[in-house]
Amino acid sequence: MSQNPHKKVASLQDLADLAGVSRATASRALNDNPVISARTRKKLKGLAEKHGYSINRRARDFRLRRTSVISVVFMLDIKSKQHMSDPFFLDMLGGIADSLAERDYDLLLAHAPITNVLELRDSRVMQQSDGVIFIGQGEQLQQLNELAKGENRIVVWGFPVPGRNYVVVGGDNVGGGYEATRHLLELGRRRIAFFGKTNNPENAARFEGYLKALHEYGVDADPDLKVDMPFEMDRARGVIIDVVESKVNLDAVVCVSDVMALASISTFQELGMRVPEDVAIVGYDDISLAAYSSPPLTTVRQNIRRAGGVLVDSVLRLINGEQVSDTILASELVVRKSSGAGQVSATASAPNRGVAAREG
Amino acid sequence: MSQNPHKKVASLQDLADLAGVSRATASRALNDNPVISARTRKKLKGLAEKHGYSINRRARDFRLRRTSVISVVFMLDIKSKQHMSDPFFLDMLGGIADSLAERDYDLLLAHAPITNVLELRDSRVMQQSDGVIFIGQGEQLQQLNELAKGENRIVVWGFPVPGRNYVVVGGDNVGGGYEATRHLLELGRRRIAFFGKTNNPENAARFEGYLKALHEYGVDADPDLKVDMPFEMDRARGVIIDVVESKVNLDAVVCVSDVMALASISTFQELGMRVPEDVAIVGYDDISLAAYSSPPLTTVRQNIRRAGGVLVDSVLRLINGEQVSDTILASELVVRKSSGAGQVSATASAPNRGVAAREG
DNA sequence: TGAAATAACGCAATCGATTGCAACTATCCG
DNA sequence: CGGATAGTTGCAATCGATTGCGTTATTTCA
Repeated sequence: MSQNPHKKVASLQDLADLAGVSRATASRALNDNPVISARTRKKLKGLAEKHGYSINRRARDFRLRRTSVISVVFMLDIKSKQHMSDPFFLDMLGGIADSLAERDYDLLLAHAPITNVLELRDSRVMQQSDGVIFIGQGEQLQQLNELAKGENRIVVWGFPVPGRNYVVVGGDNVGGGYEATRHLLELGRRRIAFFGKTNNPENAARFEGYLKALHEYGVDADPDLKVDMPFEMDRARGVIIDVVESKVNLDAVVCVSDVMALASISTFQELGMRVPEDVAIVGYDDISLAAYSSPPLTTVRQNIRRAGGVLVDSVLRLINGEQVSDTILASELVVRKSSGAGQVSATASAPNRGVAAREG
Repeated sequence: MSQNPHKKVASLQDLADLAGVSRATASRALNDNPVISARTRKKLKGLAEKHGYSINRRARDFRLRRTSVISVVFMLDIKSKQHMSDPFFLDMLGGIADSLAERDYDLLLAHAPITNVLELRDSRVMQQSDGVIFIGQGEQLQQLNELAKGENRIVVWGFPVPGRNYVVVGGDNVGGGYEATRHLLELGRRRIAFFGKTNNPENAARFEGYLKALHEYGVDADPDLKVDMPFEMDRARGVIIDVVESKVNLDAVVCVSDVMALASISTFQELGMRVPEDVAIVGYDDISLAAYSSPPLTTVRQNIRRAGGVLVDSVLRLINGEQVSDTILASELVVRKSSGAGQVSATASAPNRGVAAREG
């Protein structure tokens, strides 16, 4: 029967005919409607299984006036398109995609740079999906909030700014910034710079943690050490060079992303400074490359995949009419030392040096 | 009228009523059916515009028995899940997503490790989409080919192996491998290793280019220099260490990916070897970090975003019943020197050192 | 035993678009 | 001026599922 995978279709009607019942009964049986007798239900489920019947989701969605689609929007900075190639995004996307698949939802991806979020209102992102996940608030807090007004199906990965009309899932940015800074302070550093864009709420929160740590250790914050660093690496390089050339005295840096940290490392090295001897650097995200840079990068790890799951959970509950509150996910400092590239002190994952296959 | 964006809906029927015509006429008018008079058409389009009518794609797709969805499947190696965080994938995905959006198609993402591609046959990937794009053939050439048999809506990013039942879009792997190797030969290197998994057709093709270059320069290929390198960085590190410890004499390496190359650089450095003095390394892909590693990485660039566009174009033409042939996209060598991190000889993009914003 | 209550299922409308075919209206020609 | 022709538009079926309500079969209880 199910020889030809493209013929086996069997619409619900076919299945009903097969069972000698009506289409309505078949539908209810498969949906576990209690009004259908156990016998009939079992029979229909059996037949469905046997003949490889799978529901036509388009038809169901159509009838139910829903889409079974969740949009995912990457809020990139307009100028730095490169930004998205940060592996962070991919991990996040992967986590979301998996969770969505589990829940039988499709994923609509929007990542083209968006000049004004409000333009999304008439786009497929909003119109043809049941819910929307924004990755980052970008620099359009106002507009995003305006867009979310009245809607009740929007979840944002980022920082819970006051007065928002959407649900937020985010990392513990204050804590992360604090831990990163504290680590450097513990190492004896006192001239610690902060590289990031603090007009971004997440970065601002990390900066807050940075200040908190400094304060705790009795170190005064020097405005010169707060550097507004573009996400785009080309430009970031230029800024770093300027900082160094302007003779700002610094012996450590807290970066808001690993990509920025890695770029910083190589830039400092180019400029003749030793890392970490002359300047110690801490990143953020723990992208896979972080463990394998030279020197290996100490960084703040966010459980990105888990975050994806929470995001999905939140939107789905939201569109289901449930009450959903914000979530802050813990982050942890991953300390790496030059002597053991690839080793992660915070976890037990030892590098596998087992049988090294080699052919020739 | 279109005050409330959630009320303005106006089904086709509403629009027809507004214009005083039938639903059928409205449909035809909006679809530029020539059987409708220019006047009527203009009128309806005007009304549609004015009242913000947008078609219900679900309904249309349902009626037309299509899904307007293209699945994208990442063929990862089962063991190395990390593999996907290679920025290469994200760039590719971005290119595909953009092209798909332009053509009014949705994207269904499948990236969970797939034990056996044939299992996809009954999954949403195949059942609920009009076409499928596979990124990489993975190690399941046979099964993939079996899956593609009879289908005529599958496009694969990879290498055109003989006897395939699908359309292939790929980079010029032989050429890329050749250029990379030639570059090292030109630098005077003679003990050039190849790091990659040659049971992967793309890698095998690059290896072929590698051999071709060696041959051209009268250098004998040493089996010891062909290293079967896992994609997973933990394990790759172990293998590199083994190679070095086994005293294999080498002064350069051609890597099949930038991520592998970057990991190699830091591993070699950890082992006390200087890069590129003792061992020169060439990568593949030109991920954005390549320009900012230390030393900056010479690599083979594939136009990934363009590739995404070609992939989309190919599937859409395929499901449109057109004849589609394979595409091989040119790749280019991007040479970077230690002295000019961030500078790309092959392009004109100079690092922007302009106004370095800094706030305090 | 007969009527009421309950259980199980079927009828038919519905979601919003597309499309073959019929119907209607001008226009045109002999 | 009648009828053919071409140009426009409408009718109604259709895609595959869900669901309110009516109908039939079965059980319950006075």
